[in-house]
Formats: sequence, structure tokens, C-alpha cells
Amino acid sequence: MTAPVRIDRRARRRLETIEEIVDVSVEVMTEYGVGGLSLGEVARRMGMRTPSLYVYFDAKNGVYDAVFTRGWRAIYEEMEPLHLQETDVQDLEPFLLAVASRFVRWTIEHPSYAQLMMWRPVPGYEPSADAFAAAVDVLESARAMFTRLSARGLIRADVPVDDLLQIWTVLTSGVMTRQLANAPHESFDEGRVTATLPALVAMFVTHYGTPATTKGKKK
Amino acid sequence: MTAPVRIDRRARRRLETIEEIVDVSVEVMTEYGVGGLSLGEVARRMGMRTPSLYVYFDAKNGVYDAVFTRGWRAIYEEMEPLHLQETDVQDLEPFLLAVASRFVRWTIEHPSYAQLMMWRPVPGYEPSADAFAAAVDVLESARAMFTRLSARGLIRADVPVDDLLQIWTVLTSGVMTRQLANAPHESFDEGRVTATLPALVAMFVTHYGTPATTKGKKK
DNA sequence: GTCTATATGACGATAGAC
DNA sequence: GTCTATCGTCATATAGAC
Repeated sequence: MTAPVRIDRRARRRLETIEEIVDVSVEVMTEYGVGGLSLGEVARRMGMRTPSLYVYFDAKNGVYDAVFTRGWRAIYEEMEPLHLQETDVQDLEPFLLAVASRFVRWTIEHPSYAQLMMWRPVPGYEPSADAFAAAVDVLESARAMFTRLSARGLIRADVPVDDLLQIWTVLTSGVMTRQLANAPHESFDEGRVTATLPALVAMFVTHYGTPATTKGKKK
Repeated sequence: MTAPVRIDRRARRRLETIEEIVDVSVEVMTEYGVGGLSLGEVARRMGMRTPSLYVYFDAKNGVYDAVFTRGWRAIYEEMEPLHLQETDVQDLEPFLLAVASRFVRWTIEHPSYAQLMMWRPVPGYEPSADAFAAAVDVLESARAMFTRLSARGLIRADVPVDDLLQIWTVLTSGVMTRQLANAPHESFDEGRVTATLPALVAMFVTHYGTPATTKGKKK
């Protein structure tokens, strides 16, 4: 009767250790760059020796995979409530600006996660199927939002949702890329690239919104 | 009287070696990833020992800097003639689509260069002042183009050229980023992200072009 | 000027003792 | 589960041969 309890405790302890390894790894990546992650440095900060980490991860890429997965889960939690909120939307533009801003803000405030998620900074690392699925969840959440906006007549019905989604992700990841590559030390609020978001969203809405959503507006 | 000749020959030989190191480095980066550049592998392919490379470069980051600089110079040669060509432009949209396409095509066809130039894949490497200047030249060439388009009444005069430029670079680097990160093996012509370029440029022209440039067109 | 031999310290990773 | 010991590789530095 006691065996399962002990197993549970060990399993929980193990999971806690794994989480701590990921925490510290993100710290190290933030200080030394995504590709600068050193298992030796992680072990040092945890008071361990490097080989001990291999009890929890098969390889360094396993740590990257855990960071990748956790990042997409975190951004899902961040975006999903906002994506669902559009049932109240009368005016498309401020809503889409809020969506874009929240996404980009998260990437600027979590640059290590974001670079690993959006770029390909680490030679030899490719996300596993599970990790990739976490990324797809976020994309599908956005697709569902556009589908609803389209069905409710807020967005042009003649444009395939896939096209909208592709263009939308180009806009958001373009802002994120230029801000993080050119001026990584600027915050979201003071960023000279993030400042273009209102104009980009306005452009998007002018082109893909229906007249109903832009009434009373002029160039 | 012969001394100068010998010096010239040596200097030329030295420059050729430097160029070869950069050539081989790009090859290695293309095979193993930008961050996967190994000076040992470069030396091996050149039939040298690793330390010999240090005769030509102070450090690995010097090689990255040479690649970075050469990339921006190459893209300048690629874009400058097209930027100047707009004196003949009657119709804004096809012209800007040609500009965007040529830029993005180059990045897709030179992914190692492009990742080093547009992302920050290498921890500890930051472009030197000279390298940075090569990048600024390209930006200034594009800015001059927008200034002329604006002066000729093809683009809204009430929008600052800096804003146009910022938005324009977000669009192009967004396409490049998503294509190279998500489907790096797709060519420019078959890419599912590069395929959005016409829609993105149309969006840009609808919003920032003057009525004169979009006459006879409908949504 | 050009290249090599050699050495240093850090890295990711593995094997095996406790 | 954690350790020590070890391997191969890496960027880099130095000293010296030609």
C-alpha cells in the first residue's frame, strides 16, 4: 500500500527537478544567448555535475524541446482567452490590435523562448512531434478566431481563412523579428518596431475587414 | 623596384585566401547551420590546420563579420538598380512587388547569409561598425526609393518616410522569417509563405499608395 | 609572411563505481 | 540518483620552423 505513494513522491520530485532544469536553462539562455546554453553552467547553478542532468534529459536538444513546448503552451494560455473574446466585438480594428499586441508583447518579454520558437537559432535542433503539436495548437486557436470573424461578417468572406492566417502571422512575426534582432533591449512599450503595430493592423483591417467594421473611418 | 610587385602579389594572395575562407565558411554554415560553423571543418576542407586560419582572422566572429558584410554588399548590388528604376513607374503595385520579391528571393536562396544578417543566431557575435554600415547602405537605398516615390506623388505625402520604411521592412523580413523558419527547404517559387507577397504588397499599396496609382482597380 | 606543433580549458556525451 | 573518470571536439594562444 505504501509503494504507490513513494512512487508518486519520486515521480513528483523528478518532475520538479525537470522543471528546475528548464527554469535555469532559460536563465542561462537569456544571459548568454539561445545557442549559448551550456549544460555545465546549468549544472553549476543547480549544485550538480553535468552528467547528472542526463538522468532527466537524453541530450541537450531535449532541454531545448522542453523550452520550446513550454513556450508555446504559455503563449496559448496568453492568447486563447483573448481569441475567444471576439463574440463581443463590434469594431474589428481595436480588437485585432489587442490580439497582435498581446502576442508580440509576450515575445519581446520572453526573448529566449521567442527566438527558439520563431527562428532556427540552434543547429541540429528540430522540435519533436509533441513540441510541434503545442505550436500548432496556437495556430489553430488563431485560425478558429478568424473563422468566427469571417462567419460573423466582420472580415471579407471571399478570402480563405488560411490566407488570412498566413498574412497575419507574417505581420506579427515580422514585428517580433525586427524588434528582437535590431533593438533587443527596447521594451515593448518603447520599441520603435513594435510602435508600427497600430499602422500594420489598420492596413490589415482596411484590406480585409468588411465595410461594416470600418464605418465612420477615413484614411 | 621589384619589392612593390612582390608585396602586391602577396597582398592579393592574402585576399584570395581570405575570400576562400569565407566561401568555405558559408558552405559549412549551409550544411551544419549558421551556429554550426566550425573552424576545424573549414581548415580541414582547405587542407590547413585550424590555427593557420588565425593568420587571416582574429577570431571566429571575424569570419561571421566578413560573411555579414559580404551579404549586405551582395544584396545592395541586387537591389540598388531596381530601387533606381522607379523613374519609369506608372503603376506602383507591380513595381513594389518586384522590389519585395527580389529581396525575399535573395534571402531564400542564400539562407545562411540571410539568417546571420536578419536574425541573431550566434551568441556573442555583433556586427562591427563597418559591417553595420553595409547594412545601413541597403536601408538607405530603400529609403531613397520611398522618398522619390513620395515626392512623385505615388505614395501618400502625409506618412513619414521612416514609417513607410519600418513597415516595409516588417513585411519583407516577416515573409523571410516565416519561410526560412517553417519551411526552409521550399524554394522561393514554391514557398507557401513567399506566395503571400502579392497580397501583402497589395495591402501596402491600398493603404499607402495615392489614388493615382490605384486607378482602375477594385478590391 | 605563412603555416605547423603543441597546449589549454570548456564543451557535450558516455561508462561505470557507489 | 549522483558521482568520478574519460573521450572527442571545439576555439584559441603561443612558440617556432621555413
